Amino acid sequence: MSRSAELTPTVENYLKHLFHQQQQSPDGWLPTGRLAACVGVTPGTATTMVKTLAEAGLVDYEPRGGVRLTSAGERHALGVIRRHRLIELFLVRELDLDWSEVHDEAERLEHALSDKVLERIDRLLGYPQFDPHGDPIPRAGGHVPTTEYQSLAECALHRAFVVARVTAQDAVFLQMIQRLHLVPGTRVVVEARDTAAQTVTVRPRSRPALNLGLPAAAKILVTAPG
Amino acid sequence: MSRSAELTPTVENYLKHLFHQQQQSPDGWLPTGRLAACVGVTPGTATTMVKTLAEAGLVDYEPRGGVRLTSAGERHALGVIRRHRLIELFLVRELDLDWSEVHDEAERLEHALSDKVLERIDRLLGYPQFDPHGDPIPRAGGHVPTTEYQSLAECALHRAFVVARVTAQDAVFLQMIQRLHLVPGTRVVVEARDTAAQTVTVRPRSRPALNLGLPAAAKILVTAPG
DNA sequence: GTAAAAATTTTGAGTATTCAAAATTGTATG
DNA sequence: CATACAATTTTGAATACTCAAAATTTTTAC
Ligand SMILES: [Mn+2]
Ligand SMILES: [Mn+2]
Ligand SMILES: [Mn+2]
Ligand SMILES: [Mn+2]
Repeated sequence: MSRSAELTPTVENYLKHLFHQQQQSPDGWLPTGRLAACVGVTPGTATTMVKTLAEAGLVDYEPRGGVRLTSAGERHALGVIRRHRLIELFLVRELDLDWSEVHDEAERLEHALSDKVLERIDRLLGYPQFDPHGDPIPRAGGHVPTTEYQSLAECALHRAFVVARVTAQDAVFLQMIQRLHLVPGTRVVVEARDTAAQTVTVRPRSRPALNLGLPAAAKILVTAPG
Repeated sequence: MSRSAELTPTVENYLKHLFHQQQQSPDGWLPTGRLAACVGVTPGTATTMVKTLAEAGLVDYEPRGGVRLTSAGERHALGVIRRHRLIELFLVRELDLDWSEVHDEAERLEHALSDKVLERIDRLLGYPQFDPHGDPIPRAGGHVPTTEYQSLAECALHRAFVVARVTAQDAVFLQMIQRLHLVPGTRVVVEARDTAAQTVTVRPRSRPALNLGLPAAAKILVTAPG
């Protein structure tokens, strides 16, 4: 996880998005069009960049087939994600920013921190495993702690769970989660699920029950309490 | 000191160097060649950039005459310097980095912090007036606290002073200052000054006297104690 | 007061990144 | 299978930044 190569912020962002998207598609190959969409550039731009990344040995590229991170690319991607998530936690814990607003800050800072500063932040925070959204923080060596989750869209009814992770970065959505008292750490019970109406009725510990749409519920991941 | 305009890091660096250099030359006009030298680009590059800055209303430019910051340019420059110095102090005080190494970190981070994060850091540090090197931190409004200094190259002999500021960013020089116990805050007496040999004999409070060359002594600024 | 030296600007070109629009390829449909 | 459609790639051009080297202007020195 050294930062010897010195990739540009642009390249780091491509790698990071590539990594996140690969987690989805199970064969690992990502169409360039999808990469373009999530990086926010036109398809042609992504194709060009992918060829550059392939030259640098960061991705494998099959024209008209898709892209996939090489192990070098994955290593760099994990480094960026590690910086991003440590920064987010730092901003929330030490500078008292709201968890809904740290993502965009981290998006810029993740390209500007040295390994040394990151190590100090890691130490200051006590070598944390999860960021404010419950996302796992990759270790310096590249290892990512994995946890088994279920989402509120699929977990058992009438059983106690704890919100462990909210897979969203949109500030408005996160603020809603906060308003609804569904932030990570909260104990919840799903009281009902209406597949036809696509709604879930959730009751946060010692709070009135509330209704969520299925897509929103799917973004709230829970684990068994304890 | 809003960051509405969103200047590029490159432009911010030019403005900052311009500001620092202008402090020297009293007429305020800086030759493009000098700007080039301290930004670290070729003369032609500086000329090109200066024309761009002039278009943006950040500098006045007289071909073959020199450059000078406009008030808009100065406002931006002070913003960058403020960020730089607050970051340096933050890195030393909160993350425990050595004062000799924070300059280069700050050089990158100064372009990545939002106003909001900066405000939090400012608050956390208790709205400090000086950075770890004794350099004044411009206020958000643009005001820069000024102090009268003398340097060890010119101050009175056999009189007690306090080191207030070390005008250098070079890590090796700063480490030497530290080894010699001449960091800001130290009480010192100049015991002798030999203009022919260009040396100054300084005695830090309760330490043996030591010899400095005149150029080094000139970088160590002192004030009356109290 | 001209010739050499120094500083500055201009020119031509390269890298990194991007877009719009045209060309290509692969796929699905009838 | 031929055609239509979608995805992808290519092409041509733009912006931001940079350098090397040529051209120009100013300064200095004799
Ligand atoms: Mn994030
Ligand atoms: Mn980013
Ligand atoms: Mn500094
Ligand atoms: Mn800088």
